Amino acid sequence: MIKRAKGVTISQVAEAAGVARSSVSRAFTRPDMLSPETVERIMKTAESLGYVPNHTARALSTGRHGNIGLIVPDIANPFFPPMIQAAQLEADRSDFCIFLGNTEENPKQEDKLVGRFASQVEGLVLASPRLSDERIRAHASQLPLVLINRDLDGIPRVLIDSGSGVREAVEHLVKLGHSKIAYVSGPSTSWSNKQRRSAMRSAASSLGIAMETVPAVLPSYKSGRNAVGAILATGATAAVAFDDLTAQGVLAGLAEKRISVPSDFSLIGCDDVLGAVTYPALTSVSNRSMEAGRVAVSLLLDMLQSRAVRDVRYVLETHLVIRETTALQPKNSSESFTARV
Amino acid sequence: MIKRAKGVTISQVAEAAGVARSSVSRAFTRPDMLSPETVERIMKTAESLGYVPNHTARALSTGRHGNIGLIVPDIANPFFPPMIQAAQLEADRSDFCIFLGNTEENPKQEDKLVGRFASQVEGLVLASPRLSDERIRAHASQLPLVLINRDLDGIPRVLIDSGSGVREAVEHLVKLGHSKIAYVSGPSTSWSNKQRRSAMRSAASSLGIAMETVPAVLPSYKSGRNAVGAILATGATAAVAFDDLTAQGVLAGLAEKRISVPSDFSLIGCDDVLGAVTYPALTSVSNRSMEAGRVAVSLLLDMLQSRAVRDVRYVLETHLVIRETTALQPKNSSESFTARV
DNA sequence: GAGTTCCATGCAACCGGTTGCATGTCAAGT
DNA sequence: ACTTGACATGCAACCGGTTGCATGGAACTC
Repeated sequence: MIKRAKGVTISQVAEAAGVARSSVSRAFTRPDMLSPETVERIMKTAESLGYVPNHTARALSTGRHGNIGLIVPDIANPFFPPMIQAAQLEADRSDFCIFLGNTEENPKQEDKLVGRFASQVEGLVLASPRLSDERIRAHASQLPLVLINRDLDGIPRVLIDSGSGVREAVEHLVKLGHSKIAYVSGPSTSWSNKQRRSAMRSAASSLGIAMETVPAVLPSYKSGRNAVGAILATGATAAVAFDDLTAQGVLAGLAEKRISVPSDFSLIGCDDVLGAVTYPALTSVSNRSMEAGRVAVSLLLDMLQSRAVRDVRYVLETHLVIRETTALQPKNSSESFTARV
Repeated sequence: MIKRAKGVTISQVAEAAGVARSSVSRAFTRPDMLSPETVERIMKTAESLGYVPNHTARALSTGRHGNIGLIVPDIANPFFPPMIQAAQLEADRSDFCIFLGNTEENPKQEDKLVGRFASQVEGLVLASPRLSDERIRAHASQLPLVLINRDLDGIPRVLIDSGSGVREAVEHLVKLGHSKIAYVSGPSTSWSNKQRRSAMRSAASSLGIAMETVPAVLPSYKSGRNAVGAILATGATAAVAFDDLTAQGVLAGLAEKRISVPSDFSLIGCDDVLGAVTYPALTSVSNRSMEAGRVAVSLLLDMLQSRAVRDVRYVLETHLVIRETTALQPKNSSESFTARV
C-alpha cells in the first residue's frame, strides 16, 4: 500500500501547543495578532510535528488558491518554453504555483482546459489563444484573465510587436549597403507573418530599396533550406526570414552551396529562439517571449491583489539583435551568386 | 472590480431541486444510488443554474485532487518540452491536470516545489531530479512518486537507457578508425551523465580504445563551446557529448578554430533534440523523452488507482542516429590539432 | 479603587463538497 | 395482515483550514 503522510493538522498542533485552532492558524497567517511568545511556541510545536498548512483547505475557506493557470498552444514550439520559464519564475516570487495547459493548437481543447482549471486557479494567462473572441470574453467574465498576443479591448493583454524589430533589420541591412533584400515568408495564415512582411515592405520602400518575397510554406528548417535556390534567384544579397528555424535552414542551404555568411550573403532571423546557437551566430529580431511571460503573470498577480481590472495594453517592442550573420554587401556579389546557382 | 462567477453551490441546486445536498452530490458522483428520475431532475436543475462542482471542496473531503505534478530541471532544455507535452496528453486522458515546476537545475528549488505541490497533487513525476537519494526517498514516503531517469530501488521509475545508444556510438566511431575519443560530460548529479560516461568507458575499454572525460558542468551550448580547448588538448579525434546542446556548442567551438566536422573531427550528441537542424546535421543518440513522459504519467495514474506501489523499472532503449558529423579518422589528425590549439 | 480601553485568545460558524448511518416507504415473502 | 428487506433519500459529521465576534484579564485613567 502507498504510504501516505497522515497529515499533521492544525488541531494536532493546537492541542500539542495548548492553544485553540484559530491561534495556530493566526500564527501562520497573521502573527501580529498574537503575542510574540505564543507565536514562537506554536511555531516550534508545528515545526517539531512537521506541520505544513494544507493548501486545499486554505483555498476552500479563503477562495485564494495561490495557483494560476498558463495555457499555451504548443509547448514544443521553442517560442514558448522561455515564456513558460519566465512565467514560472515570476509566479514563484509570489509563491504561486502554475498549472500548465497545452492545447495542441486546438480551440476545443483550450476551452476544456480553461474550464478544468477554472475552479482551482485564481487567474489565467492565455498565450496566443486560438479561441474565438466570444469564448475569451466569456471566460474573462468568470475569472481574471491576461492575454498574450491577442488584442481584445477591456482584457489586459501583452503584445509582442515584431514590426519594430523588422524595421530595424531593414535599416541595418541598408546601412550595410544592401540594395536588394528578400523576405522568406512563413505560413500565410499567420498574423505575425503578415505583420512582419508588411513592416518589411514599408521599411524597404521608404528607404528606397528593392524587396522580394520568397515563400517558405511552413516555418521550418526544411522549408528554409529548400527556399535557398529561390532566394538567390531573386538576386538579393541579404534576407530576413520569418523565424529562426527557417533562417537556420537557409543558413544550412547556403553553406551547402559554399556561400559564406556573412561575407557573401547576410541573413537575419526572427524570434531569436536559437539564441547564439547557430554558427555563425544568427542576427535576429528579438522575441521577448520571456518578458511577455513575466509581464503577463505580474499583471495577473496585480489584478488578483487589487481585485480590480484595468484595461492594460502592454506592448513589447522588438529589436534587432546583431550577431554574426550580417555584414557589408560585397561588390558584384549578386552576379557571382547567380552564376554559381 | 473583478467580475467573479458567484459560484453556484450544491446547496442552491439542492434547494431549487427540492432535495438534500447529499442527493445533489450523489447525482454527480454515484448516480446509481438514486432513482433515475431524481438524477435527471437534479441534473436539469444543475444545468439550468450553471452549477459546476467545486474542485477544491471536493479535493478537501475526498483527498483526491485530480492533479499531478511534473517537475523538470529546465523547461528551456529542448529535451523536456516533448516529454511535458506527452505527459500532459496522458494526464488529460484521465482528466488530470498538471502542475508544472521548473527547478532551474537547483536542488533547493526542487525541494521547495515538491513541498509546495505536495498538498495539492495526488502524485508527482520527477524528471531527471537533481535531489539527493535521501530527499527523494523522503518525498516518496509522503506521496506517490514516479521518477524519470533516476534509478532508485523501490520507487517506480522510467529510465531512458542511453547506454545502449552510447555503446552503438562508440562502436560506430571505432569502425570509422578512431582510437582515442573524448566524453564531454554533463552535470555531476545527473544519473544520465553517469550512465553515459560509464557506458562509454566500458565500450571503449572492451573495444580497446582510449577514452578521456572532459567536464562541461552544465548541459548547455556555452559549456560545450568552452570545452573545445580541453577536448582538443586530450588528443582525441572524436567526441561524444552529454547532450545535443553541449554538442552544438562544441560544433561551434570547432568551427571557430577552423576545424572541419566531420573531416577533421567526429562528433556525436545525445538526446537527439535538435533533429537535423545543425549544420552539419548532428549524429546523435535518440532520446525517447516523449515515451518517458507518457509512461511515467500512466504509471503514476495506475498507482493512484490501485493505491499500491509496485517496484516498476521501465527501461527505454536508445539507438544511434547517424547523420553527418561522423566520418573516418583522418591520418595524423590528432597531432595537427594539438599544434593548432 | 472603580471604570474604561486594549489586546490576546477562544468559540463557533463557514468554505463546498462527501459519506456513514438513520429513516421512511413500498413491495415481496409467508 | 404482518414481518422483512431493499431501496431511495435525508441528516449530520467531517475534510482542514479561516475569521467575525465574544470574552476575560491586564493596564491605564481620573
